[in-house]
Amino acid sequence: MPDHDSDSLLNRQTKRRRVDIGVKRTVGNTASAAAAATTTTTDNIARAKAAIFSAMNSLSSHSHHGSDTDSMECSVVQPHGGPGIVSANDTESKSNVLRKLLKRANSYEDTMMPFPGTTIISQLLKNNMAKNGGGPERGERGDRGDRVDVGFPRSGLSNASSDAPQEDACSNSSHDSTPQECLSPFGRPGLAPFEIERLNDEHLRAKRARVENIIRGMSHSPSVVVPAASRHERDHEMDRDQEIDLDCPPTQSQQQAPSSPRGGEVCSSSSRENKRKQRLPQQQQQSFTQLVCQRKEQKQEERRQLKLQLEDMQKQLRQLQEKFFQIYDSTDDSEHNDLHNELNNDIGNMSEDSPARSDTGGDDRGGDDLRSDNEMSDLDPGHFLDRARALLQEQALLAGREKPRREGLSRSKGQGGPGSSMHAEGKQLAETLKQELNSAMTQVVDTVVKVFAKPPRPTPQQAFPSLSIPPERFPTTVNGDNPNFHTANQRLQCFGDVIIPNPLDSFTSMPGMPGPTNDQTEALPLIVRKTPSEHHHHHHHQSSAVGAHGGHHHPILHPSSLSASMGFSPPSFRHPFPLPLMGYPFQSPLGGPTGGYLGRDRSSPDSMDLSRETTSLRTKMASVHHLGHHHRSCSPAHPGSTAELSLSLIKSECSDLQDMADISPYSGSNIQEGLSPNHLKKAKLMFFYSRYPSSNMLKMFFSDVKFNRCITSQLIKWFSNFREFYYIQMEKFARQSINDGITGVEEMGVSRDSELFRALNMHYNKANDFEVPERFLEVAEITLREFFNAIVAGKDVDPSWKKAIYKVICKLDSEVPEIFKSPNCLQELLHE
DNA sequence: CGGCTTCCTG
DNA sequence: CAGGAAGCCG
Repeated sequence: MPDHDSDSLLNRQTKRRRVDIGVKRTVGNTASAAAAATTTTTDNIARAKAAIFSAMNSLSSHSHHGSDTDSMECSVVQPHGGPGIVSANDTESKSNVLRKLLKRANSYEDTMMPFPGTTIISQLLKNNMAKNGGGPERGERGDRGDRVDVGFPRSGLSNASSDAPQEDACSNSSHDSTPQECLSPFGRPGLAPFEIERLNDEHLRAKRARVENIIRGMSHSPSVVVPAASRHERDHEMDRDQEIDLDCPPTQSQQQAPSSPRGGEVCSSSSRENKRKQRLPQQQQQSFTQLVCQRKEQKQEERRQLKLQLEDMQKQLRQLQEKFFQIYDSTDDSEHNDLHNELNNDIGNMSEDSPARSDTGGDDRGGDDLRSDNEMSDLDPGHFLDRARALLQEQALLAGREKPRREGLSRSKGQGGPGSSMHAEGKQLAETLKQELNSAMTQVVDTVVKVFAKPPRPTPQQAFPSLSIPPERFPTTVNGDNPNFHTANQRLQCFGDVIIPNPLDSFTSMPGMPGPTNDQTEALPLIVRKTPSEHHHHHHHQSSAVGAHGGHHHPILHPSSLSASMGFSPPSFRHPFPLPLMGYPFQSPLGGPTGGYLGRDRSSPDSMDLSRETTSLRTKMASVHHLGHHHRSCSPAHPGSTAELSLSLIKSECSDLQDMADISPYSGSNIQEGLSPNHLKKAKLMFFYSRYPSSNMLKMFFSDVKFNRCITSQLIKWFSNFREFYYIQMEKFARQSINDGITGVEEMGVSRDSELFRALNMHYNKANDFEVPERFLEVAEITLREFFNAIVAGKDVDPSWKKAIYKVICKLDSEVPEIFKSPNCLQELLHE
């Protein structure tokens, strides 16, 4: 197979690649241009400028999608950028640029908002995890937003900026000083000494002034109290401040600048600022000012709240800790100490890291979250601990061997002295404890869920915290060594954050519901209230949920609101609160949602298709993110700490969710919210009639599906994939025929026993239980001949040579039989 | 700009 | 098959 093939492929690909390269070039453009400028310019100032600029570019382009907007950004602040830098500068009008910047500022804020809290909680939960492992939660900022940690996302920054070891210099100096010295590219020791003096260039100074102003504002905030924190925030702060700076330069809203220890560097900032101000049109400047004002106030407020919350959490942690120890005080001391240390470590980590984290999230507005977090934590310890304690005691009593063992251990400690054996035993004990705690947890959650499902109107404040908190807190110190536990927690957060609030939001509009004070400002589309036909239930949750449907919708047990508001449909979603399943006994690695099926009864005959079905849901998750932050921002009663779910997390969470999910509550009703494997099958059969169905047509023929944008596009995508396969087969067989020496189109035919047809039939009609219409054979033959002719004519050298064929084929669609409009068409069709 | 398509990749 | 990028079109 020969040359045709590879040739055209090569052509296509190279062409394609060229495009790609062209696009990507914009990313590296500014940096490389700056680098080039570095080499070509002889002037020292220009060189310094270029160097710094390149560093800054690499910073900013690293901090988000390295798109061409970066270069534009630079062009705003640097209208007279170094030689060779961004030629597109002048073409873009300032107003446009500024608008983009503002827009970006918003989106940036949105994306940034979630993270800092996560790190706090994570630190709370992560037992003795590396303190500097804070990267994970923040790694999502990259292009990909993958669920997997990317380690230290900014690690490449210092490398990218051609200038040397600022990183080290920063980390060294950051111990004894405020973070600010590392925040500004200009403040970096590596650059400052020789650079600063020569920087008589206005815009550079203006830029620096802005950066430093921001820094001043931030360092003045109450939460920057822990010097050690600077280490954590430094690498993130650098680009972020860059971001803030670019997005909204500070003006009148300056804080009363505290006399900074490095005041010398900041001395003339006001004058620089004035100069910078002049660069901006007055109107934009004002809007900037306002923006900055609001933002700063917001930030201050958030910090205050965050700090308060932090303290509160610490208190509660200690409380919890004490209560915890009270239980075991009598039985074991070594363990006591171990756990005590662990807990203390956690608290220490928290207090050490959290302010930094909160600071790094300079843009996050976590007010609601924090408040709700406080609320929930207020309720948490009592309710939960009581139950936990009771359960634990009960267990201890029941499991008679446990206690002797513990005592034996504690005795051995006393006798054997502080040896290593004792340490091992202590660990063992810890393990036992962990297991106990976990089982207790499960029971507690089960109980609570059960209890919760009964009263028709549980107050959210009680319900959510008690449900969502315990798993977060309880195994806090106990599971530090379990890498999956963290993910489990995050999974929980998914529930707590996204899933729970949504129904609540939608529920606020319900009459008689003592809903949160927030108004629902945004329509919640796609929310369907249906009476789910319920079957295949093994969980009391399910039945209770259905029962709750009678009078009104239960806030958290309403599956449809979840799925609907999240943009994905729940044919396979069942439990809004599979919390008992989410402890670490149920381990489903974040990266591998495949392992996740519960060993539960999936008695539906279609259950084996679940995996495929779940994949069909994944597309819909694409729409999650905007909804996601919407709900974060407007649901007051949800656990605030969970607000920092990244989209990627949500995605992975929900694919996990799908794995955990069982049978749709809607599976018996007429309208589904998602596309099932049967729909896929049906679509494939429809392809025999129509290769290019319109979206309207699809809606007609899939009337049993509740259409939304995602469903539509998924269906369209299906047909697109069908076509792709179809045309690939056609081309393949056409080339094969040509290579087999066939010269006449007449020899090209498609019959039911031809290889081509078998391939197609295998793809669209795998079970071969559908009689392929004759028309399809004709169309296939026509297509094949088209390809044949085109290839023979050498048209395939044209990269778009297939388009002509597509044009022909798309006119060959025939009517899809009416029977396909029936939701049960498959049965009817296949039973013939 | 949004819908639709193709192309590429995983 | 899905996701995403790129392109076309109304």
